[in-house]
Amino acid sequence: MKLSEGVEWGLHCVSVLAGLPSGATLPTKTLAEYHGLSETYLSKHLQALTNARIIESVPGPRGGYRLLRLPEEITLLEIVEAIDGREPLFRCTEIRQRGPLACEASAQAYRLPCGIHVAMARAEKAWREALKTQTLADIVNQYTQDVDPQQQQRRNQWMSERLRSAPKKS
Amino acid sequence: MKLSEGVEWGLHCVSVLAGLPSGATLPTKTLAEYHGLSETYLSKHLQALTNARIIESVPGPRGGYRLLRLPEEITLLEIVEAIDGREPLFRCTEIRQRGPLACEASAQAYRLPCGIHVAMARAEKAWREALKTQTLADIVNQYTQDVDPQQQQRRNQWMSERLRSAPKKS
DNA sequence: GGATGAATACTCGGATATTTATTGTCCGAGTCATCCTGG
DNA sequence: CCAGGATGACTCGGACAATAAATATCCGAGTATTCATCC
Repeated sequence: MKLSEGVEWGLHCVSVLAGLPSGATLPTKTLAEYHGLSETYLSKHLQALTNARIIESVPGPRGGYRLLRLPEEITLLEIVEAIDGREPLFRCTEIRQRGPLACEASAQAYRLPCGIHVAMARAEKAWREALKTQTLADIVNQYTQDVDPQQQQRRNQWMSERLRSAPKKS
Repeated sequence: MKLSEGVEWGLHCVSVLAGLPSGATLPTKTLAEYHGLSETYLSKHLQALTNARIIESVPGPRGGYRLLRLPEEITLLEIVEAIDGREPLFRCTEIRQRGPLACEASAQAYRLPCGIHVAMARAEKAWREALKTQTLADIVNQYTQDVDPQQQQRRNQWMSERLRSAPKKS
């Protein structure tokens, strides 16, 4: 099992968008070029982020994507779920109710949830909580601290040459 | 993304094996029949559990599978990893090093790990830790507490009619 | 010169192929139990 | 009646297809810009 690669793409893209001036947008083409990704496939994931109301799209020439909320208000869990889906990792199919003995069992024998299901859900909750407590702002701050300042400046320069200022708020 | 269904199958099967008398075995056929599963496909997963040294196989007639260790010494993480693989959920492909700016960047610009990779790994560790702190014995105990005693007895009866006593320890 | 209108280029959005991973199946190798034969 | 050996049936083990999901791509809908034309 593995997470979709789109999750990685999405996380990097929203991190870039978080670093832009307020209201500014970047088109798919620029985001794809910067990361060396397929433009058309990245578009699919940016759509998913748009549907999840994490980013918003500005159509037409000079259009693009920008964050819909502040980085502090966007958790990593939201981004992961937007791209990879909201369904649980472990899906209990109730195989305890499928054997030959299950047919004879009283109805109330299965009123309590499956213990295995509970145990797996517990671990999954820990994962989601860990993702929920980390926001996009944390990622950006870490980037600012860790990455070579010269490299940061190069990125800002490159981005500023390609970003589009927003005409107005939606 | 979803975990393999085989994880659910494996968890239920080892739970059943944990309830057997010491040394007794059950063949794939019985385990599959009890849960209403495909015998051949379940066999594949039991193989994986064998390779992970969680259960062991006894070949030949009157053969089958049995736990290789005590339930207290088998964590859920081991079972999950045995079937679903030990690779991480999130795989950082270092796309930060793939853009046009990355080529010009100094080598030491990427000495520190990718912040997104770190954040995702943190969540994943929480998931693994939660699985690691729960053992097979916990599952069995919960089952003993929750499930209708009459149903438990029916299961024990059904199993005792099909289990094979172990000739000797390996 | 300014305003209006149509044409245009660029953007996102969803529907459509291709590749990979998961799911499911089959047949062969090995082993213990059973049965038959001989002492 | 007991021991030995060959036979046979049952088990696991890994190699081989079918299905589902993820990956990658293409073309159409919509919009702000731009340019030409008219007033």
